[in-house]
Amino acid sequence: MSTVRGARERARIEVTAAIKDEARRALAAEGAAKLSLRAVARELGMVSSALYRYFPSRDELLTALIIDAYDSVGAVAEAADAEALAAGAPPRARWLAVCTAIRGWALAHPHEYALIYGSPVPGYSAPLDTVGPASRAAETFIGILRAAHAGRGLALPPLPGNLRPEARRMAADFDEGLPPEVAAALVATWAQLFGLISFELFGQFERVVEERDAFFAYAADRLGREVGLPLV
Amino acid sequence: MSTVRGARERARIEVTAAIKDEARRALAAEGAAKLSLRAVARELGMVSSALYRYFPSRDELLTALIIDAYDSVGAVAEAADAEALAAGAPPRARWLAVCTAIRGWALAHPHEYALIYGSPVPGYSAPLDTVGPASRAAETFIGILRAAHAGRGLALPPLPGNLRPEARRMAADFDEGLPPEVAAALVATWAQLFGLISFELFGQFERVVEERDAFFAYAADRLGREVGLPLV
DNA sequence: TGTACATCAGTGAACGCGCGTTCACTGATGTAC
DNA sequence: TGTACATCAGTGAACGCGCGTTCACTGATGTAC
Repeated sequence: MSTVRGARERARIEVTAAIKDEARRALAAEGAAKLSLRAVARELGMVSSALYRYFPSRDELLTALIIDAYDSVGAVAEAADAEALAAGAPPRARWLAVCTAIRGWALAHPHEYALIYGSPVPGYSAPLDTVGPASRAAETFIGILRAAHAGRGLALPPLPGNLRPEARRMAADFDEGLPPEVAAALVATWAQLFGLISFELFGQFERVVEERDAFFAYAADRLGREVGLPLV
Repeated sequence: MSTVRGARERARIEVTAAIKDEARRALAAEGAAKLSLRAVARELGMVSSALYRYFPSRDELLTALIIDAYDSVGAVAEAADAEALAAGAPPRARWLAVCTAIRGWALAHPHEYALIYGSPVPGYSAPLDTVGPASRAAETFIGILRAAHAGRGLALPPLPGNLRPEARRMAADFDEGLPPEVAAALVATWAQLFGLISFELFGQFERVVEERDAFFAYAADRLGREVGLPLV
């Protein structure tokens, strides 16, 4: 009964997907601030008011796109790590593979990237539903560091005293298994990784960095060292 | 003649400044995508068409704001470094002072920050006039590194082979005086610094980092090490 | 199985809104002789 | 110094545009008896 769906239910699922696909296309063309329900409807050959059967407002559509984007980059990160792991890669190589995969996703979906990691969309405030999906990609890094820590360990210098309680809290939020130094280093490194990607994507590397791939590999490898991962 | 200006010229300068100030206020309230000439004019008690005597289009006004923002953060960085230098601070402390100053500026002017370091404004493409001011803050870091290099030197591991020509080019672009390893490390670190600031400003640290000041100090200090600056 | 009713997707018109930009104009300020 | 003319800031109306959202409606699909 719940598997064999009626025509209506199947149609609803399909149309919902079509709306999100078209919205993603519009996003890619114009950016989130200019994403308009009317344009999406027009492109789908619907009347704008019909969209309200699927999304109660423009903001809800944006939220759906945001959640999908987080899930999309998270899935890419997980797949890259799974592949590296299957190939027997050591933690540092898994780290690099995931960084590269995330950058690849960002270059392939620049506006979706901007939607989740760029400046907030004016007038829109993300609801709590986005918190879970947002951490999915980060979980991949946590897994890599946990494996490395369980193996030969991660050597990091001690934290400044005033950061120790905060770092312990972070480590606890990451489901235990990581020492506080690693947790703090991961959060910092995580932010820094997106600094590299954002600068490339948002044009700050124009006339500064030419060999983007080589430069990113160099920088991401340095980040792996920063987080305590030993060289192979 | 060029110093003693006529009433008309002085008025023009004042009104231009008032328009930019009001535009900055609107920016702070709504973000760049929603910045509207009409709203600015309304707030100034002018009619919208009057703004065209001062800026030929909305984009030109945006460009002026972008250049001012780059100059503003550049001036803040320079002032922080000058102060640290006057107090006899070693390079690593100057580095930290400038990082902290840039973050402080960003927290105080979040929408101006987003305008220059966030996702590009849809439909707007920055003209070349913005390139010069954009590098002003970075020049401060170059100065610090040059001083450190001239002093006891900067120890950095060698670059991967495929990045050496690129790094040499970067070093040349920075007016010489810095070895290629340092140039490459600075560019990476520069991007990473803005990753930290953007994540804090754009809400990615919500529910993750609580002690923002301490965390930033920790991360910025790590960046100083990354770029080869010795501890005091 | 057939029929009466409920559910729901999609329509089309309308609401009130704000936007960037153009244009002919008025009237004050500056300039040349 | 006084006058005729040029320059320029600011006005007000208008252009054409697109937006999000509401609402009463039609007609097709699903459901209960």
